[in-house]
Amino acid sequence: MTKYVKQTRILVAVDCIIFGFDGYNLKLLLIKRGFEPEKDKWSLMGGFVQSDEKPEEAASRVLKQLTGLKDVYMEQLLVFGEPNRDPIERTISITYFALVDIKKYEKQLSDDYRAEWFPLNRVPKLIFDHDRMVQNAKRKLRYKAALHPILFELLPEKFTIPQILTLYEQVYDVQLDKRNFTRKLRSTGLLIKQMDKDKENSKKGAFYYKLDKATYKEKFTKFLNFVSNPEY
Amino acid sequence: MTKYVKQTRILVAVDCIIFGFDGYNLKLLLIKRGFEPEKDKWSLMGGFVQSDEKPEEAASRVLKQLTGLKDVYMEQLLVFGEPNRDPIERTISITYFALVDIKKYEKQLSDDYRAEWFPLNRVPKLIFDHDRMVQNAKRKLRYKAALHPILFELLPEKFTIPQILTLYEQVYDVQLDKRNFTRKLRSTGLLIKQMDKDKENSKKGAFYYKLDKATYKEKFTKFLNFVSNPEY
DNA sequence: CCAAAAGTGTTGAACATACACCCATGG
DNA sequence: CCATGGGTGTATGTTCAACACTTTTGG
Repeated sequence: MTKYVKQTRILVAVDCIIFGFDGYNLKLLLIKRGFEPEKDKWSLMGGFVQSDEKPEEAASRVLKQLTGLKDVYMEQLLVFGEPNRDPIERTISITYFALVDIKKYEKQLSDDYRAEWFPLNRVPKLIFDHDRMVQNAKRKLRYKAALHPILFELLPEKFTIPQILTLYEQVYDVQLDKRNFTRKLRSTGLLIKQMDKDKENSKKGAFYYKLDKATYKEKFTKFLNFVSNPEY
Repeated sequence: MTKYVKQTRILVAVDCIIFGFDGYNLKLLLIKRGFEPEKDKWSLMGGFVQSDEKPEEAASRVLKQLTGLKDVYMEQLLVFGEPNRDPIERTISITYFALVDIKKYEKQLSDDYRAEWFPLNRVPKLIFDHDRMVQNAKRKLRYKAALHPILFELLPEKFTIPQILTLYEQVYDVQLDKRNFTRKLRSTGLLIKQMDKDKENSKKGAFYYKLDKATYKEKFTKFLNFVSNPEY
C-alpha cells in the first residue's frame, strides 16, 4: 500500500528529567552537550527515537547510556513541539521523568557525557526549552507525589523515616511535623521495620525500613495524603 | 548549519478523544474513517501535525474541523508510538482529550466526517490502537475529575445540580448520595444560583446554576473531593 | 391527592492538626 | 552529663458518610 503523501516527517526525540536524592537535597542530572548547536551548554539527557524503537524504549536506552541503570521508574510527561524549538531542524521532544536512587548511579559513566548533579534550586540555564521541561517535571513530581508513594523510588533499599521526611520537605519546600508525618507513613502499611539502625546522622540512630513491595504495588493507585494542600 | 544526519524522520499525528454529556449519558465522538487503510471503520478524529504547527494547534484544528467548536477544554495525554501501530507507515500519535458541551456541537458538520456520538459503554471496535487510547483517556478523565472541577466543561452554561450528580455518576459508574454531594458542591463556591428552574425533568423543577468563572479559575488547581477513593 | 423528584438537617466516626514529652548515645 | 536528633502519645477541631424528613407540583 502507498505511503501517506504530502505529509511532513519530523524528528522525534526524548528528553529525560532525571531526579535524584542524596539524603539532603533533591537533585537533577544534567549533561554538557557534546555537539552543535549549543555545544558545551548544560542540557537534559536526550536522544532521537530510532526507526525500530518505541519512544519509551528510547527513553530507557538514553537513561541507561548515561547512568548505567535499568528498570528505573519513568513516566511520560508532556510533548514539546513548537516548530522552532530546535534551530537546526524541527524536532518534537517527548519528555520523561526518571526517579533514581542516586547511590546506584555510577560516577565513572557520567564522565563520558560530562554529567553533573545539580540541587534543584541551583540549576543552570539550559538549552532550548529545557528550562520549561524541568519546570513542568517539577510540577508533575509534586502533583504525583502528593497522591502516590512515588518518592520511594528515589530512596535506597534501606532508608530511615527522617530521610523520607527530609525528602518530602525538599520536594515541597515546606516544613512538616515529624510526629504527624511518621504516623501517616506508618499507617500506610508500606514500611517494614528492620532490626538495624543508621548511626551516621545521629547518636541515637534511626531504624532502617524497607518498602513492602507487595503493598506498594497494591496501594500505588490509592490516593495518599502526605502533604495537605500542596502547591504545584 | 547542517541538519541532524542519519536520523529517522517520523510522521506525527494527533488523535482526539472527544467526550460529551447529553444530560443522561457520557458519550464519545467517533468518525468513520474516510481513507485507506481501515476505510469506513470507526476511528478517533485525528490528523497530521503540519510543518508550521504546534501539536496542540493541530489538535485544536482537528477538533474545529469536526465540531466547529473552538476554545474547548483540551489536555495532552499519552503519546502512542509503537513502530508498527500504523501498517502503512510509522506514525507517532499524540493524544488529547477534549470536553465539549454536546449541545454546542452542530449536527450538520458531523455529516462531512460521518461522525456519531456513542455512549461510553457501547463504543464499537476502533482502528489501530485507538481502543487503548480511549481506555487511557477514560482513566485520565476519572483521575483528573476526582481532583479538579473539569467536568463542568461538559455542561451547558446553565445546569442543575441533579444534572451534575448524574454526570459524576456516569463518569465513575457509581451511585452517589445526593445530599452529601450537594453539600460538597455548594461548599466549593463554584456555583451561582439562578432565579429560574429547569422544569423538564421534574414537576417541582430544579434551580439552574451557572459556574462562577473567577472562582473556577482560582480553585482549579486545588484538590477537590467529590468522589472518595475513585477507581481509575 | 399522590407519586416523583428537589431540597434541607443531624449525628457519629474517622481523620488531621497542634502540641509536649521521653529515649538513647557520642563526645 | 548534656546536647542532639529519634521516637511516642494525647487532645481538639474539622470533615465525611450515613441516614430521614419536608417541599413542590403535574397529572
